[in-house]
Amino acid sequence: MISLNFRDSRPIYEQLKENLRQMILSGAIAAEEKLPSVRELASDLAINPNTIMRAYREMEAAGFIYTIPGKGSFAAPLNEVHDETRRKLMDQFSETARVLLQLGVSAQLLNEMIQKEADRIDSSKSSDQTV
Amino acid sequence: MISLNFRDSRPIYEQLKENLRQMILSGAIAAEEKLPSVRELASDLAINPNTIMRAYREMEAAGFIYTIPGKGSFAAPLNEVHDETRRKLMDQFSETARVLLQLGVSAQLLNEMIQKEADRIDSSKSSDQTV
Amino acid sequence: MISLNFRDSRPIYEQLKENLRQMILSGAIAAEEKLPSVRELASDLAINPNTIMRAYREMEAAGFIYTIPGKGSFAAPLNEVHDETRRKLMDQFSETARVLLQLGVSAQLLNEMIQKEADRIDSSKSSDQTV
Amino acid sequence: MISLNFRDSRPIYEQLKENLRQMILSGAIAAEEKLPSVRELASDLAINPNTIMRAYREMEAAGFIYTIPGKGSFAAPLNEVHDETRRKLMDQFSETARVLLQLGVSAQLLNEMIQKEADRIDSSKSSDQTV
DNA sequence: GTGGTCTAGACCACC
DNA sequence: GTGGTCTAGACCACT
Repeated sequence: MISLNFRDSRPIYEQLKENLRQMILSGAIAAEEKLPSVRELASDLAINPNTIMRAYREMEAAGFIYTIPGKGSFAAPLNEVHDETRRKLMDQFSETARVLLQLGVSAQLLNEMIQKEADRIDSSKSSDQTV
Repeated sequence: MISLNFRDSRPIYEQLKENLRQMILSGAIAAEEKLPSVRELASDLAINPNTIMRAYREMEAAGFIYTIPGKGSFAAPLNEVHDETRRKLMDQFSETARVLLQLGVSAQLLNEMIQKEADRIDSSKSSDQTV
Repeated sequence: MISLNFRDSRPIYEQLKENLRQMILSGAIAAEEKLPSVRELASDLAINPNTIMRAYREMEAAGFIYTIPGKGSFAAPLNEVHDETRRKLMDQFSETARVLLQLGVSAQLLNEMIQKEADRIDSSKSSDQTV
Repeated sequence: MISLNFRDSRPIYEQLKENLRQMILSGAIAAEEKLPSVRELASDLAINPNTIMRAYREMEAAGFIYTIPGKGSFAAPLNEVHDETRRKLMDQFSETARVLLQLGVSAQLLNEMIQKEADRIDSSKSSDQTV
């Protein structure tokens, strides 16, 4: 499920963080569920364990996962994601919205895009419940 | 009008791009208006001309400015900003919105943030017209 | 009364030590009172007896408890807590206070925080007496 | 000026952080002053550059220093130290104070210790000014 | 010359 | 078996 692009300019540990973050946010990895061990993931992705460790450590600093030495790393409940992480995302959202508005994109279109994303999330959640 | 933070971790050319982009988007630099020459700006900001060159080159690639050899660089009309630039911004907007929604932020709050940004832009434009 | 957080990054034996230490300091376990046996506690908390043993051993080294082979472990009177334990706490207190002062926190605020803690202890003790 | 104890159980990068933090807080490294480069310090202390990098990166996350790629790392003004860093120190202060009070140390003695630290800081500052 | 990233591989603490 | 730390050494981006 994890896709890395070695030709991407972004560091591997950043790509890895984004992959894991999305899996946790979407519910692909449930709260309290164990993530692959550092060694296991390093072996699967053919990547150095140190790179995995760095991704995990920074995910933990952001509040997305928690790590118990000797046991493994686990997905944190979404309400435990740190406030600073939220604040950064809000700032980025405002900034991007402002630029798009200045480029002539209507506020209405942006609202519709948000609604579209909200609907996608709802439908994926309800399908999860059905299962 | 250009503010660079030499203590910022972001490269100077990135900060320069953001400054120029914002000046063009806000109308501080009007469409078709000539930008400072590379040498001039390098002298004003006490920066290596190579750094200015790189910023201008990437701004041109994004469609924010166009360069006429021997005459200088000029701000492009906003409707000429490349579709790829727009697409990237839209993608980033959707992505950030989705993550915030997944974190439990309401679509309504996001809409309000957009409206707030739209109002700020309107008020700054009307004050520009007064001038 | 003992609360362990298996999601905490701190080792279980450290959490156990803090629980016991706090119970002794607060009077929840009176001086000379017998602590649960290693086996008993291991069974109650569903934890490896080795983990309990380590916590007890380190608590004894600090002077918070004493162990009589064949009879069990007992809470030591607070005045028998080892001087080295006290010294370490005092050093840590001074160190933290100094850093906060250097960061601009006023000595007055620190004094108020101490008074607040002292009040909390007094009130909990008087409620204990009522019982 | 930096003292590391390789026999200490604490990781080298933690000891290094404490050393640097104290040097910045005490003014031994002034605000905006450049810290030794990663390679330079690694060579001086006979330590792997990665270990230095980790200490620097975490110091930056706490707000004590800022790093400009290609230029070096610099001490941040004390008022830019992150609020979370401050909050953690306050929590640790309260916790330590509470335990000492429970051990029978008087609030008055703790206040005197704080005053003593405050005086030491004042005197070192005024001696700096004299110089 | 600076920091940033990544690899390969070692040893330790904890469970 | 797990994460945590550290070393040695390479290559890259930026100034």
